[in-house]
Amino acid sequence: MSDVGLKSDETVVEGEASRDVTDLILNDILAGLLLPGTWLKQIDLEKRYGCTRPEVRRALDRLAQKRLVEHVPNRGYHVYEPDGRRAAEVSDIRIILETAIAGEIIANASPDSIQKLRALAKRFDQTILLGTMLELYEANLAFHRELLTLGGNKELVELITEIRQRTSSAPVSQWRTRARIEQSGREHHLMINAIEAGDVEELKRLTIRHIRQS
Amino acid sequence: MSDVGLKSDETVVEGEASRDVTDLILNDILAGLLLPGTWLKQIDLEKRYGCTRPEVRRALDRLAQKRLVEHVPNRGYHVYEPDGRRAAEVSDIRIILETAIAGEIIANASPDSIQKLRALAKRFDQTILLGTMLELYEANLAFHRELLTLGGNKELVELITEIRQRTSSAPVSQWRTRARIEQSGREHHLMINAIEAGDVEELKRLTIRHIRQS
DNA sequence: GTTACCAAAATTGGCGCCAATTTAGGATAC
DNA sequence: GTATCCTAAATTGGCGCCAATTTTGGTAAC
Repeated sequence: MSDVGLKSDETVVEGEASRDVTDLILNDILAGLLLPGTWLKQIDLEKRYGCTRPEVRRALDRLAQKRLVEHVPNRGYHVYEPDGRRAAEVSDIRIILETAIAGEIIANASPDSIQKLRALAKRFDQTILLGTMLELYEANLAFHRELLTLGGNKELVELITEIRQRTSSAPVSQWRTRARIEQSGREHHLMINAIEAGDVEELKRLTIRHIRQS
Repeated sequence: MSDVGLKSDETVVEGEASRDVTDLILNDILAGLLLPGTWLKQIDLEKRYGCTRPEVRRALDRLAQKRLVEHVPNRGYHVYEPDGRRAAEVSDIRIILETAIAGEIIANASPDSIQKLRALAKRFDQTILLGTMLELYEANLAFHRELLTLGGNKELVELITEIRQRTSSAPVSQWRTRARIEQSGREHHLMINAIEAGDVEELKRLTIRHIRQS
């Protein structure tokens, strides 16, 4: 009967009404507001986001396609439980792809783009102090997207952005401690240094360590 | 006014009614029945597949998410035009991933799995003679999925299966001539030989050639 | 006291209708 | 004869209702 973390009489989020409900729910999952396992009752989402039933259902269907929520027919939608094996596999895929384009990244890195990367890395550092978990996640994503874009393969940028989302509860489980978050911030700068120095092998080493977080 | 290749009074496809409409439309796109650029009118799909309006709309929304059809608000859905750059980028991604796991494939290849691969390769060869374009596409996919599965990363298998679909009209544009199809069939056997011989570098070379088709 | 069964409440999901937008065709003015 | 505006047909897309299924709570039988 009782759902976890969702109350029917909760304050309606009246943010930009034009934005799609799918993104709103996605953000709440990524922000850790909707914890893994949470039963996403349609009537509650309807009230929470101030939208209609069909909108909710379309959003849930899309999230199920993206494998962010699990759908059991006639029994509703639940936020996916974190899966250790899947997360590890996604990490392996990221390592393969991101080390493979390390050479292209360095070859295409202009002084202009390096400056852009530094700005994004700094924004990440500042968000550690001032921002929310979701903002941190987005600042991190922005840095990595800019980095991948230098590889010159747009499809690859979108692909990695997509599979990153798939390991839901990412921001929650990814950075356990503040020390680990700050380490991530430092690694961003080290990666930029490697790019500036034109050291492909060093960039690959740093990339592996950054993704594995070990 | 007039849509391309779809007629309202066309015969209703009364295949397994239980299967999802999404797959039916997907198959028709992959089979080349719905050519790139085709305007997918909801009322026509409704009649063609003998289903309701909401079912059609859900299917179109899913295909739009998968980027197989293009959606312009208030102006309907169209089958994506083939994009040379995107297709090339997807090929590059496949090459990176499939060469990266060549070592694991060989390490995990048991006599049993090699036999399975041979059977699938033969099924592809036979489908060249007897089957439709869609069956050929599926036989090819089955072989490559089995190959990738040996890599041990299930997420990677699903990922590649997914991005393969994204370059729509794949079967149509992929194998232009019968000679090229037969060449693909031969390459499958060469790849199995390389696996059996434990020659990682040869498998990588063959993989690149097979994906690039040059 | 425990178990099985039944009824009622709640939730999911399918379906059709109607409004909003776009497109095509025709009439009129220049 | 051509361009522009207006009207009508067609298509998309939003919304609410109702049926089907599941779950819960209570009751009765053992």
